[in-house]
Amino acid sequence: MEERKKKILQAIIDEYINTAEPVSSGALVHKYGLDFSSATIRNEMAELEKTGYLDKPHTSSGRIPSAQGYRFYVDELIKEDDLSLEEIKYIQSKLETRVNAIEDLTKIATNTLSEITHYTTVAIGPKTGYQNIEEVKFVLLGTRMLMAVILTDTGIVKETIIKFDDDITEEQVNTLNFIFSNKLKGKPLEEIDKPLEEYIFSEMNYSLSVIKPVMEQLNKVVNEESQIYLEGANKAFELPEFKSLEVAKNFINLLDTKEIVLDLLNTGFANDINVYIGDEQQNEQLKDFSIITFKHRYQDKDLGTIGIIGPKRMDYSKVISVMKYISKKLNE
Amino acid sequence: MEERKKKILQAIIDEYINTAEPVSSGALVHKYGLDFSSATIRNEMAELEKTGYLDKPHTSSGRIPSAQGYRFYVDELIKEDDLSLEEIKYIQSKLETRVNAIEDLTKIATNTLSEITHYTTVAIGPKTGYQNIEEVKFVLLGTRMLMAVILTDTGIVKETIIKFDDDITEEQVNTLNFIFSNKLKGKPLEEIDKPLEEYIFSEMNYSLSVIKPVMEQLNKVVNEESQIYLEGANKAFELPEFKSLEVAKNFINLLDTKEIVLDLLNTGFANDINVYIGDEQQNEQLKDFSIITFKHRYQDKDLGTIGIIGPKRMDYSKVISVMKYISKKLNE
DNA sequence: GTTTAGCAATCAAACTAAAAGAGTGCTAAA
DNA sequence: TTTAGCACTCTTTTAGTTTGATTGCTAAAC
Repeated sequence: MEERKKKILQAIIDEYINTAEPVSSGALVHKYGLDFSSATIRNEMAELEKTGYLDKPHTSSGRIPSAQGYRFYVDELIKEDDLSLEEIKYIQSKLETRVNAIEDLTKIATNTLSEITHYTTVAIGPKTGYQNIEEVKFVLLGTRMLMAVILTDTGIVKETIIKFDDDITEEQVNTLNFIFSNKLKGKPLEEIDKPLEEYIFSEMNYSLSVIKPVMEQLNKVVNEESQIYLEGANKAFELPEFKSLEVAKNFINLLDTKEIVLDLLNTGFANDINVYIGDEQQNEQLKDFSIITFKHRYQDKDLGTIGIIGPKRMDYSKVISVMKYISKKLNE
Repeated sequence: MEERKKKILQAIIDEYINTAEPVSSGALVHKYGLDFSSATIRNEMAELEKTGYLDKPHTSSGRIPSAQGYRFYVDELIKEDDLSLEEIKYIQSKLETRVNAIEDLTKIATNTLSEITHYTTVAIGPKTGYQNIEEVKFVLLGTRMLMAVILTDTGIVKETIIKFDDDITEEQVNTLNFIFSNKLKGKPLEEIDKPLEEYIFSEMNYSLSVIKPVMEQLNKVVNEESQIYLEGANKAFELPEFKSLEVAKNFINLLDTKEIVLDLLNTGFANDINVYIGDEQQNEQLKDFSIITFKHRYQDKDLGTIGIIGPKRMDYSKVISVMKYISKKLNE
């Protein structure tokens, strides 16, 4: 694309992100000091529309970016936004909070991101199955209840309660601790499965009435979908696009249908910031929204994904800058 | 109030709950087979308005119930709604799911209530501090991390992670288990406080560098606000009152501002179903909504509160009937 | 004394028409 | 290749009208 077209496209998208109104050729001349007449810009705009980067709500209106336009903008035109001193200070103070559980850090990061960007933020923890087991412990609670505690190499602690029909002895708890420690230390969580159950039963010759409920419950933990953190759902309602009842409804439905959100957060590559633009997605429910996600990592270990959901007319450069900064800080 | 006025008031509220449209004198004659002319009903309506039970959006429109009208309806006029066989079967099948943790049951009940009534449902667990401690156990995870597990008499398990700057020995863990078991078994959780810390330190002469982080973390658990369960936020958007952007925004804000919801769920008497009608509440944010709550109990022990948030024009009799049924089933 | 038929008055909602205004596309000149 | 100029398009705004539902009141009927 010629330099001039790029300039015009960028100006249009910047302006549209700011005002939420279709952008006219005249406005570009006034506000962006482009050194061509509005007629020239009009010609370029017509071409940008023909090649798919712009749309027109109706014949005699200004232009708005198409999904393809946003994509080009995000991939090629965007310039980093410098965070203000206040923003940096705010983020630092929030992230410095001492936490004992990783999950609390995710929560804080999610909240901070929402506060700074004024968009709705969602997050999930790391995939359970891929984490490695550092330690497994069984604790007797009362006489017929066992708590299993699993510590993973990412520092996440999973626990679950197991109930039995008969009393459990200290003896049995010790055996369980012994078996599982030996068998599982260092292995990924997903290895807690059927074969393991059979192995334990055949090799160890250990009572099925004890091992069965244990395996059942542990399996549940391994396969359970991660908790979703949601922050600032109300923030979206300040945006002009949410004046449309249709859009507002779709948004709430989206947040309520956890599968879609989960799916999106689970996609995406490791270290990068991923931008999903509405119509690009196959999913009809996403067509009005854009989603930007990043993986929250520490020492190369996946600690979950944090994302922002907003209108396609999102302040991409601001959001991406803030995400980069938070991501960097989290890694430290 | 005279019998005839009651009949008319009830018919108006029933009709308004059904249609969401102001109710005219004529409609009452047609649909409710009242044996008076529309003129007579008009006279009665005028009086009901003067005494505060009805409102009029504008001079030449039909009537809508006022908060006072709804209150009278709920307290005096409402008739129980029989659940359909399908509904009963659905509720039973949902509540029969085997769960290991009480929290899961609350979750299921919340979901069921929302599915059956088509309203948005919220719930919280029981107040932590009032529960009695049945058992406290400390488990060593790695070398500098301890997990504290507290089992309460309501069957709820609280756990927290405690990190230390130095290594912890098995020896120390045993001492902790001994001290806390002896000191706390049978006591309410809120007794984990400053005096206890001092007692342990002075009497037991136990290292402060160990006891301090433990107490700090346990304290956090005792005082942490209960998790909020939310189901069917999107359901509200199907209702005609949510055509108004203002109302929709207030609703989302309400759900996002957890304090208000928490406050409401925490009020209310033990065994009963509590109905809060919009304007009756001091809180400006609640003026468009009604909230119906009940305490979820098992063998006289408080297991949390479940509530429904919807428009003032809620199907009170349906909601109350379903709640009564679910409440009864939960208690079993 | 209570009820009701009848009717003028009220007001939102729907419809119509006209005008204003913003912006484009195209043509022809620079 | 750029741009001034202008006709054309289409939304938005405004005003005015009509329609229709519903009430409140009066006076007659029960």
